[in-house]
Amino acid sequence: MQANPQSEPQSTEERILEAAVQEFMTKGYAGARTTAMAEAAGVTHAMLHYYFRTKDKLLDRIIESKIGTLRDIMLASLGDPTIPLFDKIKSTIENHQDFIAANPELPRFMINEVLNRPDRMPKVIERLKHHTPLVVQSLQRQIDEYADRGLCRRVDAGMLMLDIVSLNIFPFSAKPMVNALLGGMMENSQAFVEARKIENVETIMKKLQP
Amino acid sequence: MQANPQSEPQSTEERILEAAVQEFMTKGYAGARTTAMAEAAGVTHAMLHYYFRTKDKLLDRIIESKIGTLRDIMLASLGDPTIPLFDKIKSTIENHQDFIAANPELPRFMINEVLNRPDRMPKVIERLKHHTPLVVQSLQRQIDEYADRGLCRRVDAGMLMLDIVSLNIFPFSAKPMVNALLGGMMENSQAFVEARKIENVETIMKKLQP
DNA sequence: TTTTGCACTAACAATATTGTTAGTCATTAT
DNA sequence: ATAATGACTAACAATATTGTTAGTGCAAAA
Repeated sequence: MQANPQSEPQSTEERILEAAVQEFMTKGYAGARTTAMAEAAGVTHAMLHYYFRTKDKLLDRIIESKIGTLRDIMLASLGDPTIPLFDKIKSTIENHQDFIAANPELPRFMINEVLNRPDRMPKVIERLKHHTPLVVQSLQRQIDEYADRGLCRRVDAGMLMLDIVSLNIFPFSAKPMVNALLGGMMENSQAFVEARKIENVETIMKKLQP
Repeated sequence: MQANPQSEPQSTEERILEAAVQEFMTKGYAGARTTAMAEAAGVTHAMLHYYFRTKDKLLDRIIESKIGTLRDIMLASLGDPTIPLFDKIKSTIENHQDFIAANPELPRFMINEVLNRPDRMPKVIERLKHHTPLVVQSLQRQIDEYADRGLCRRVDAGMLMLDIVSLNIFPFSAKPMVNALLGGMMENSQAFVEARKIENVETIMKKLQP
């Protein structure tokens, strides 16, 4: 959808990969079927094993390709103390929201996998695990500075980050349910994303108001 | 954990049910193994089929038993226009948070199942689907009244509900990940729940401030 | 021309998983 | 005492699912 806008002529490997992303993200690891991936890609399921050896390694490849972007977008600017606090928060929310709208199933998938297969995720999580505390500390220092000058409330940086990701991620992770309950609120994806950006920025800014 | 605080002597059926809840909630439907349930309950897996016939019917039983509580706590007071707005929101957040802390895996499980097996969920969702719009409408009227009197901002009731459930549910659904990233923030569950209640009430109240 | 390597297929193997069934055992009703 | 009932077991059946392997065809290198 975002990788190859052209019509058809992808390599077999790419087509399998694309089908696998779809299958893994929507069904979860346990529910995903390698045969279904192969069928969707229009190849025999032996080809999947030929290129990726196992279901596990295939997933590794996919995770590897997604995780870098996620981290960059989540933490990139938040940890930079030279950017003004409010600008930083606003742009982080907006970028994060765009990324999630483009990869709506990724967070839910990751959350499930970390829970269901804690053994295999560490490699991926470890990378985030080291970086995050530094970002939180840096953000906390900046908040405290602003608070000292009476420019914002002295909120907990960890809680603030949790607020941001909760508000951004949940509606997309729970989309089918939210949509069913709130009368097709998310039907128009594009419009919803933009509305949510404004809403969430406002929610967080209000929270920071002294 | 909450059902039978006594030591051991439950019926076989109850032990299977309890093991099944655990297995379904943590692994998801596709990842859940009936043999694992039986083993955890200390019976042969034939017993599971003896009592519940199929994996599907077993899940039906479980969902049925959980869904009522979920709905009550989600919507109970929010739709009642006689309760003052701010009191209502505060108590809804607190009750909701308590329920989620007691059933931390339920929302994630429901969300996944609605996505993965849209065919089987309708019966359950339908019940919520009818009730929710009424609650949202009622809440919106009350917000508008308050706004007319300058007591709060004229926010969208649907968005507000989405904010509340996002802030309440997400941290628990993503617990292993959040905990890993935010340095064991959720290690002390009890304390975290209480801290989150305060935090979320404040976030929402600030959002409503004129 | 031969050989080498690569993408690929068809068939099979191994195992996991759900579900069934015939029959055992103990308790209770007749 | 006997029959009937319900909980239960062991073994099996059916199928789904992942993974393997031997071999085919083709294109490029030697």
